[in-house]
Amino acid sequence: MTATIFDVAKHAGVSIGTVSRVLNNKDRVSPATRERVLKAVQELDYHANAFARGLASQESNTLGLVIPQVNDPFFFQIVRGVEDAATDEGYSLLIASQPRPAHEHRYLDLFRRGNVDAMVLVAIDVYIHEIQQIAARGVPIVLAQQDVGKNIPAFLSDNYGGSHAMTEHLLGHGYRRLAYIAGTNYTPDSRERLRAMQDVLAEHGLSVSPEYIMPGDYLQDSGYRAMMELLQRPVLPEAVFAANDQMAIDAIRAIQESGLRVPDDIAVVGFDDIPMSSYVSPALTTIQQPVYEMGWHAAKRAIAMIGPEVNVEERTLASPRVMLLPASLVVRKSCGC
Amino acid sequence: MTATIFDVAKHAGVSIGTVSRVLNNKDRVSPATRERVLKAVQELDYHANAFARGLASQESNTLGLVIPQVNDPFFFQIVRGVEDAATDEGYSLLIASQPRPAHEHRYLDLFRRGNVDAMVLVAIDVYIHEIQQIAARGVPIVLAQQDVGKNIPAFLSDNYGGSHAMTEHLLGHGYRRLAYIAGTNYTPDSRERLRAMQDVLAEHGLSVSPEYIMPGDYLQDSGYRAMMELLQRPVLPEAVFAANDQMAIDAIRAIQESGLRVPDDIAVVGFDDIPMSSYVSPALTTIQQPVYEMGWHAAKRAIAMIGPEVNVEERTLASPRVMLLPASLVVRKSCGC
DNA sequence: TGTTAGAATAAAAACGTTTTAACAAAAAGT
DNA sequence: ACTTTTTGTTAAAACGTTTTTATTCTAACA
Repeated sequence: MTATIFDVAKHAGVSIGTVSRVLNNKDRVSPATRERVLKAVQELDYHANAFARGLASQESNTLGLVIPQVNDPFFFQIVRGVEDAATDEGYSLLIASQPRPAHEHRYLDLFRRGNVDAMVLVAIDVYIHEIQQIAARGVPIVLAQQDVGKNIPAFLSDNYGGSHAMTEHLLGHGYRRLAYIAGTNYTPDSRERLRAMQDVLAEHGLSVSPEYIMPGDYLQDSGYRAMMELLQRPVLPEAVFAANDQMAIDAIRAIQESGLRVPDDIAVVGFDDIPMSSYVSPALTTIQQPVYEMGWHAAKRAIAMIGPEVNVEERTLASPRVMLLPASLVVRKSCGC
Repeated sequence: MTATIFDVAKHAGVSIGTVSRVLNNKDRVSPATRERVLKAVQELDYHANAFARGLASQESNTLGLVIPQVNDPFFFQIVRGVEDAATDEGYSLLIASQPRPAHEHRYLDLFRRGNVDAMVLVAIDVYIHEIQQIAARGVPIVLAQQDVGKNIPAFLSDNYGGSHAMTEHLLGHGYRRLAYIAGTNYTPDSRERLRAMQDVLAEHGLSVSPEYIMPGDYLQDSGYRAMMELLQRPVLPEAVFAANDQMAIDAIRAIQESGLRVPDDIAVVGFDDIPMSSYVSPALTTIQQPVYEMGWHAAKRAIAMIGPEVNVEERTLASPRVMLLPASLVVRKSCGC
């Protein structure tokens, strides 16, 4: 079978402890033996068993990642960021998707078994209690795209700031009657975006009419439906701000099917900057979120938290608990520019 | 610290062997003791340590996945398929991205350490030798979107069949002068697609003119450049078949910028059916590949191969080594329909 | 020359499971 | 009543590392 550390030891005429020390260059070893061991390792094509190592050293060099089980390129970008950061730090990545019925969070067991040194949870709405329970086991946890407070670090994109910039931009175009198509159940993200919009309008002595605030669910169809309803209003809005690009793109379709033009008759803007947004016609003005960076930073932070048992308070004193990553305005055609 | 099996045993007044047997319901245990053990497990919130278990049982219940380090929604779909299948079988997923300089395949070490029971390699062009070496260690390997022969199962999409159908469709429109924009270095995928195209034409007593076969690299820009060059030809092609959608979409842009119309002047079709394809104008006629399914099947197959040491020949007798998943024609507007 | 300090290595003790072999008690067969 | 089987359980042996403690050997010191 596969060569073990014993085989290497015998082959090199040395004890297993020495082999281990050579491989982890932990302690002093004479150049001569080091070379003998290394040669044996090579000859036997030895690779230390991950389980034995994990068991003995109490560390896995593995980062756990939980992402929602949805088909969204958005999350793929986060995964890439996390993956790159993990690789960069010499960590492997163990992935679990949060199953659809979020209540059944048995999947967290995977991480309770101590086979990850830290974990990153993306947009997770599992009971806070469970998360804390795991954190209490000494497994550092970092959240991305979600914040549950309780001393757990969170990386978020600056929804408020992004929406603020976008609203300013729309006002700059001279639009005054702004409409908003919201995301699922007014999620925190969607709510923040709306709040910023309202704040900016208020700063200018304006406000968004309640009948211009439409419910949506982030999915294709809801943008279309919401827009169609908006088109029934006695006075049409001058610009529509959708909580994400998918809905914005569908809103454009609705407007165009109704014989109106974007942005000439109604301007439309979105949020997320998905790849498609630069291809639709007119190209969509939107907000780019630092998705990849979010994954990267979250992973780096999680890994940084591994190590000497520090109590939670001390930990969070070192660096801010919540990090808002800048969301930037991407100006294209659909806003009237 | 965290409760161990010893704590549970003591708490339930029983030996650790019994606890283990209860938890894995491996052997007969009296209902009374079973209940006592289960109660203790619950009270101590015990979760068996993954490393100890892995070390003792010699199995990880983990599936390894290697994907190219490229930013392609295409691969995300495969990951999802693999993930779902793994979860379905009670397996975890350990992911590694193949680093950009493919030659540096140190990342495979991860899997040499015996911490995965099987692995799925997606579109991997690492030396066959390395792969086989791992396979020889008894770790089942399945390839997706790539085939290296050598008794290693491979799941591919039916490039030939898809391209065949597409070419037939184009001929059905009455087009006779067909052009082809190839993928990177004429990859097997791209080559198969071209081969099918040529075969179909041959069946009809036609052929594709060499000056209509353009090099490309699957990326945005190359579609544009290739098309621009095609537009220089003394006689323009009637239809252009691009090896993927990204290039097709860019080819359309090139044509439109040159003042010609798609499909009226030149028809354009692609391959892959990326989300964007239904949104461009005109909507792109293309071939849909069963990407998710490929991941799913590859993972299922890999997991099925785990277990009693069977020699490779026997294994492959059971089911075909190469599986071509059907690629289907998605008819939209850009072909002239 | 004997003692001591330091370096290099070996031996042994974890790490927390699963699994195997051994054993006792109860049930069944003769 | 005495073996044989079945059932439930325990004790102990892996599993393959890392890490701690001991031990040997050299070199330096008094």
